[in-house]
Amino acid sequence: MGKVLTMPFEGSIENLAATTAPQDVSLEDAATFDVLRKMREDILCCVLKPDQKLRFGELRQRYGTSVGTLREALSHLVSEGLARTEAGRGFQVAPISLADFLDLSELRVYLETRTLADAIRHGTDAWEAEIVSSYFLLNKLAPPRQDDPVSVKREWGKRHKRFHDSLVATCRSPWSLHFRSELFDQARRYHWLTMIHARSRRRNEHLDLRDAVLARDVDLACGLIEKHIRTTVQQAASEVPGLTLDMAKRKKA
Amino acid sequence: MGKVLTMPFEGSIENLAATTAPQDVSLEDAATFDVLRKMREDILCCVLKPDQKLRFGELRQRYGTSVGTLREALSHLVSEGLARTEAGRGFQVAPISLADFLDLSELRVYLETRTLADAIRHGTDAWEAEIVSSYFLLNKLAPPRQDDPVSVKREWGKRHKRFHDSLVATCRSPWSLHFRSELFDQARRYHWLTMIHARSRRRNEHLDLRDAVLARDVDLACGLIEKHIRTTVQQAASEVPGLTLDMAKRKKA
DNA sequence: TGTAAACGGATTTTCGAAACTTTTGGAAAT
DNA sequence: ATTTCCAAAAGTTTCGAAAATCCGTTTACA
Repeated sequence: MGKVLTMPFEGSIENLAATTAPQDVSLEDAATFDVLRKMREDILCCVLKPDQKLRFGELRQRYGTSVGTLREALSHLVSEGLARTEAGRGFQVAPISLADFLDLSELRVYLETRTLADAIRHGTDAWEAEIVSSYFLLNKLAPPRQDDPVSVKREWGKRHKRFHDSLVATCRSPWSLHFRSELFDQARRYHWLTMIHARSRRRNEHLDLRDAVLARDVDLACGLIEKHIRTTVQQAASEVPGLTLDMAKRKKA
Repeated sequence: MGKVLTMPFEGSIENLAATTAPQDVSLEDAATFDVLRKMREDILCCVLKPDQKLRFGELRQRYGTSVGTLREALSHLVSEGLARTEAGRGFQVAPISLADFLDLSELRVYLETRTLADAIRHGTDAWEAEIVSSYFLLNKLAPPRQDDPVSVKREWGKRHKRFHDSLVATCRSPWSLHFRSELFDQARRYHWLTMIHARSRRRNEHLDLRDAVLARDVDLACGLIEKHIRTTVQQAASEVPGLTLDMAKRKKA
């Protein structure tokens, strides 16, 4: 199979910046997207719990908006995989399961390493600066524990995402970045549960990761992030009570 | 970066069937999804052309539906990457570019081979039967040429997708399948353009693919599909007039 | 002549009421 | 006691009108 496009993105044109891959809707400022963003955050943080029914009446009150706008936002969440719907019987929060977490984590390993490798190869000074800065902000906040207020947890989540985003920011494949981001969000739901139930405490993997990336050590950095992802899955599997049971529950239905 | 991911999904749990990954919205039967399906098809077939402005007035007439419903469908298309929007100034069909096609094709190679390999390893009799059947239907129709009526082109597109879907149907990773499907659709837009302008004619790659898959020859089948994808990109790059120029046009804006 | 403010038509965005569907609960029949 | 049916209630889906916004053009002013 002729090795036409062997190196990832090698055949691509220089300016890949503004291109076709799906829009990151979060950047919009209209009211619809406000609601969407809030709802997404609430699902990710399990304020809206897995399998929970999403009734228009309640949501309308909660987010102070109309049915139409809500519907649009919900529809969006469905295509992101954070909600489900069946015609005629409304929406609910997407379920979680260990099988799902394993599946998405496997893909994540590929996408995170792929994007990270490319980002490191094309990193700029500004990229390095943002990594330093976002790590600093992340490190300033201790990882939240079960009894921390929600606002603290939210803030930590935001900084955590910003740090990981900054690492891959200079990757030149918009599609890889897009899917990476979607899966990263998905993983946040499980990550959240893990933190809440966490018995064991993990050492600061982010620092190692930061240094490997800044040293432009592709292999080391990719290895670290791979381990980072896999460890989280294993921790969740062993420490989150609901996760393994879910499967049995689902079989009955 | 270490070849950790050698056996895909090896860590996963047996029953991955009904799980969490995003819903294939096309299966719904409500009116909203009808519109969505139709619009998606029209974008994929370039009836609605890249960069074209999507005004509510026209669309309402074309699809015979209300503003609200349209909005929901459009919103969906944005998150699939088939349309774009900027708050306050409506929607337009997503642009196309060679860079985008290259990018998405690279990811496709990975996702198609990953899903195909797993599907072959877990293929059943029913899976084989569906492959035989969908290939038969695809083969019955000659690949459309520029002057064929749209309905013929549509039908061929449908059978083409069904064939490729059937190949990977028994893959046990819902997330991989989901992203594969999204990228497959994206590629259809470019594929379409290629067929319209095609000077050269390609031999029947689908037959080889079918036989390799039915023979359960993972390496051969993956090699074939990889070549299938890469060849299409190269053909598009050399034979579709608009594609390379697009970049220049975009730079001015 | 060039720049800025103001206007008007076109378009998008938001909203809640009306139509429709599913679910619930209770009464009648098996 | 269980099933079947019906009607009321709860919830969802669709719609088009009203409000907000944008864009091109004209008008006012330096």
